[in-house]
Amino acid sequence: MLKMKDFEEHINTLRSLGLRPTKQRIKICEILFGKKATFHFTVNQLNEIYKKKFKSKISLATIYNTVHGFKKKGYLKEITLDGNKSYYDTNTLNHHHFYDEGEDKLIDIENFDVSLNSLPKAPLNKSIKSVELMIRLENNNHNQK
Amino acid sequence: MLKMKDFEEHINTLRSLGLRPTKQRIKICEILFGKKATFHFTVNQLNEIYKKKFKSKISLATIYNTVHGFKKKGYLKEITLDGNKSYYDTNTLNHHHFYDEGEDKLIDIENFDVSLNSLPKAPLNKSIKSVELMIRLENNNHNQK
DNA sequence: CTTATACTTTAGAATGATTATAAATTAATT
DNA sequence: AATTAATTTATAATCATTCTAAAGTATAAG
Ligand SMILES: [Mn+2]
Ligand SMILES: [Mn+2]
Ligand SMILES: [Zn+2]
Ligand SMILES: [Zn+2]
Repeated sequence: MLKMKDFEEHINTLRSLGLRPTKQRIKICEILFGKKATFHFTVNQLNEIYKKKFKSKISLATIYNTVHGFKKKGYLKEITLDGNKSYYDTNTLNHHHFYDEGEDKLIDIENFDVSLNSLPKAPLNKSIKSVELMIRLENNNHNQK
Repeated sequence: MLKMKDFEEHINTLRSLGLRPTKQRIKICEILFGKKATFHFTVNQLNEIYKKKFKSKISLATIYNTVHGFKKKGYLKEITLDGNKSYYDTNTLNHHHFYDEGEDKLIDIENFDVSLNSLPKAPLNKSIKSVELMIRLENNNHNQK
């Protein structure tokens, strides 16, 4: 069966990162890396998903620890938006986003959908670490009766 | 003398925005709009500058109120970065930024230094509100003895 | 100029996200 | 099975931001 295989894979991933495969971490892996699609989330959203999916609670501190651990190992990327909370992204490659303000939702943009033909040169003694586009979206229905 | 003129101008600006020209607001105007260059700041930085420049204290709540007021009137723009605090920008036009991570500093990029040749189409029923680039910088001296 | 009114400032409390702490639990090692 | 080290947990602490309600100030009216 497939479930077993995913489970084992998450254990191996965790071990290869030098993180003990605890049941909390394995479950978080199932949420984050069990789907094929990119996944954008906040710590609180992840906590809610965890509670619903596994009908068990987990300490918020563990969610923070795990997410920070995955980020440090390069398995998650932190994303910056309005507001005071962080978003995380299972797509750790450099890429661009739509941000739908109405739904407070991030959407990946494929790199080939964007062409950046010229970039400014970095200031002296600095080099470019990343180049990311944020395209904010609003609903079309502006002036309605 | 020039000082007087600037002062009067700030009063007029405030009046034209429907904001009473209180001494706190006029001083904040002097800080924000007294220089020609674009200015990026956090609420706390503005508070520190105010204390040093005028040797007087102001309530943080007033700084928040004023900054939010200017933002609503389109005289300031909020910028989004890592972390949990907001930056504000006296340049309210759509424009791109360098972010120097070492110095935690934003630098404007002139629009003509960037050419975006193709953009993705907005999802159904959504339209693009803004397109902004964030170019993160790091120091060159990485592998030093 | 004096009073009345609405707006503004202020200190401090409340909130919400995040981080720190220290004890209890669990995984890995012997 | 016992020992050690890592992890989880509840809870407290911190920090940016927002809220509140009382005191102060700018403007409008008389
Ligand atoms: Mn804000
Ligand atoms: Mn963080
Ligand atoms: Zn993404
Ligand atoms: Zn700027």
